[in-house]
Amino acid sequence: MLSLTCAYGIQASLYLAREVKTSTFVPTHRIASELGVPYHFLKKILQRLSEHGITRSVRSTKGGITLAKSADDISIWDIMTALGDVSRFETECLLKLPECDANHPCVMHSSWAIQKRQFQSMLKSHSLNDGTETVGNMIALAKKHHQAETAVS
Amino acid sequence: MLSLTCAYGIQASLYLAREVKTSTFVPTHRIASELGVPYHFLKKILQRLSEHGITRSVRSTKGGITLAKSADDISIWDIMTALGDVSRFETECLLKLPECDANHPCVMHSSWAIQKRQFQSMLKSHSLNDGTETVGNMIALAKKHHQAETAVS
DNA sequence: TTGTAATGAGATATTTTAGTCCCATATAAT
DNA sequence: ATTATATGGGACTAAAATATCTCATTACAA
Repeated sequence: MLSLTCAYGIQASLYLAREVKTSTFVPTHRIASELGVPYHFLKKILQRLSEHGITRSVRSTKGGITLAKSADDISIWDIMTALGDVSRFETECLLKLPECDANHPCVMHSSWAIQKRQFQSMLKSHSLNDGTETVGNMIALAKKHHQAETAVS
Repeated sequence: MLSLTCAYGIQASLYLAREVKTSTFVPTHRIASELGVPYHFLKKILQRLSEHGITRSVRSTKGGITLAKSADDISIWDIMTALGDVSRFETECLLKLPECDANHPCVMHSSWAIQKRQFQSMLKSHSLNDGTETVGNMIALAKKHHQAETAVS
């Protein structure tokens, strides 16, 4: 549904939303290990989020990354947009027909248009401050999961 | 949203639904050229659909492929299932958290659960016989599009 | 000022998905 | 029988997404 890149970006942003109060910089390696996400990969993703004004970073001994604005002002959709993962939910035809539009609709066009609208508004309505109580959940389960994985290998 | 494989599979099935009345076999190369879809790739996809009882094929001079049952009895969802492209709309967590479920929900869990249900029922409710009038649209536009493309190259 | 721990950035590797090629096999027509 | 035209299926290639590696740069701290 979402690219892994995008899913990781959202996970990390939610982590930050809970962790940083005001301008507390969290090092990426900590986020990566807490969430069980590949460090180098996450670093690039957060870099892109910084370029788009979602996060802000400083490089130093006590450096790291933080949210560039209030968690209330960042939606899931914003992050997807920053990571270029939204055209699927805007313009794109479900059947990938290149010239499908309202004037020349494919079989699925109108149903799909409705679904896209709903999905979009759902993603726009969730800010990084929503359900912060479940973020603990996320971290705990992620940790548990990749501990189980590393135990196997 | 859907894999290309799946989108091609649905396109071809819709084409068949319009083309075959009863046991008329259509050669794959015709479907491919009408829809502007890579022939060899489509052949494999239709092969998989035949294995899953969606289509039926015969190899001969006048051979080709046809629907294995009435177009009314084949839904978009059926094709997605045959091509293994449904887990996204069933179990999978939007944020790709491996252990997310109703008991340990992530931030998006409940909203996403609702969306998934709606997606599913939408996809299940469309049979290959729906909106056959738009299938002509699809073919005309596909043709127009890949003619434009080949003109460029 | 020197060392350390972080990000920035570009190159490279791996995996998955998409797309192609080749040859065997089946069936209808001549 | 032989030929023509289709699918079946395995091997191969290409492109995109995912993941890793290396080194430079920044800023704090001893």
